[in-house]
Amino acid sequence: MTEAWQERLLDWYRAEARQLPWRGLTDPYRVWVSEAMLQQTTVAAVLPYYERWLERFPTVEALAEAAEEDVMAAWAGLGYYRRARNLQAGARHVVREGWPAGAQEWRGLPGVGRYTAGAVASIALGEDAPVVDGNIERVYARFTVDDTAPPRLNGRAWVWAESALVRGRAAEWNQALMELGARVCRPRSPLCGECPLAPECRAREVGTADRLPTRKARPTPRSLNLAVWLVNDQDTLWLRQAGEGEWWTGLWVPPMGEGSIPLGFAGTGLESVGDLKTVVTKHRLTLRVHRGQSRTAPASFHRVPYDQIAERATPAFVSRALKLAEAGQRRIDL
DNA sequence: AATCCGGGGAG
DNA sequence: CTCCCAGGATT
Repeated sequence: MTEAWQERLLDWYRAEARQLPWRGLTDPYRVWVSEAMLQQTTVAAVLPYYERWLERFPTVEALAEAAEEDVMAAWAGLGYYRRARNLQAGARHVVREGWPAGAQEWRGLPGVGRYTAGAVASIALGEDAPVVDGNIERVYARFTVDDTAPPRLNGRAWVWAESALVRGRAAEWNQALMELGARVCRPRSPLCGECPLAPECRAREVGTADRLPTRKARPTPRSLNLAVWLVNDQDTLWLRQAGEGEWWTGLWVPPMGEGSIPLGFAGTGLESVGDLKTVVTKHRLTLRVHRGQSRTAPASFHRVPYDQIAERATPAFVSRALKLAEAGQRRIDL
């Protein structure tokens, strides 16, 4: 049976939910794409990508038949690029075998774990499947004052989500909990005064909401220095596809490394134009950006016209490096 | 349960 | 700088 606080949250969600492009959809493909993009990624970051993706790959068949290069280009800038490859591999699986019938079958697709399977099954299939994401884990920790540290907290949150699930309205319920975590039960400065669950929330009662969930001491990321060379030939830039086991596997990257510029460039004017910082999982990278010209390059490199770089699958740092090089150029011209 | 996966953006 | 994001896979 549905309790009063559950009805209150559902009412709050109906009144306060953000209008997002994937809200209200029941097409499995569209729900799946949204969940894949949203993994470890903020809603704001996904917004510019979601509809563009659906225009380019409107159906699961279109995605299955697309060239991997186009798929990666459409994902470029979102990070965790394995998600895009998994999504296409999953699309090919669906075209071959048909749609998974429920959460359990969804788990069989690459890149689909307990969360994503529950999300797609509840939202697209109407199945009574719970979900736990970072938002719901936080709501749970505060609602029940559970100071268990992650990752154990996650398992306890799943038990709670299963028991709290409003049967028959799982799609709405799951999204309501996530929306509450994102908008009201925020990581910092939770808005307990606006929370529909405040009367029942134990952290609110005790006054420890902003200290939950317990944060786990994070190992300090390892710092690493890399050099990047933006080497052009006329109106083209030398790029290569990063190989297996390298950073940004499969994406187009400029020559880079810890030492000097790779052999094979007959470079001139290789000047430093400044530093960039980026983070790759547990590494903090400082990229020293250089620019120069060369008519030749190792065989793995291709000339990419400047006006086509934006259409290639490149890591986010490439456009930032190009901007830096332009600024450096302007300074030199002075 | 712990660790890695090899990103990125907001504040 | 720190935090953490609608996580998944591997060991």
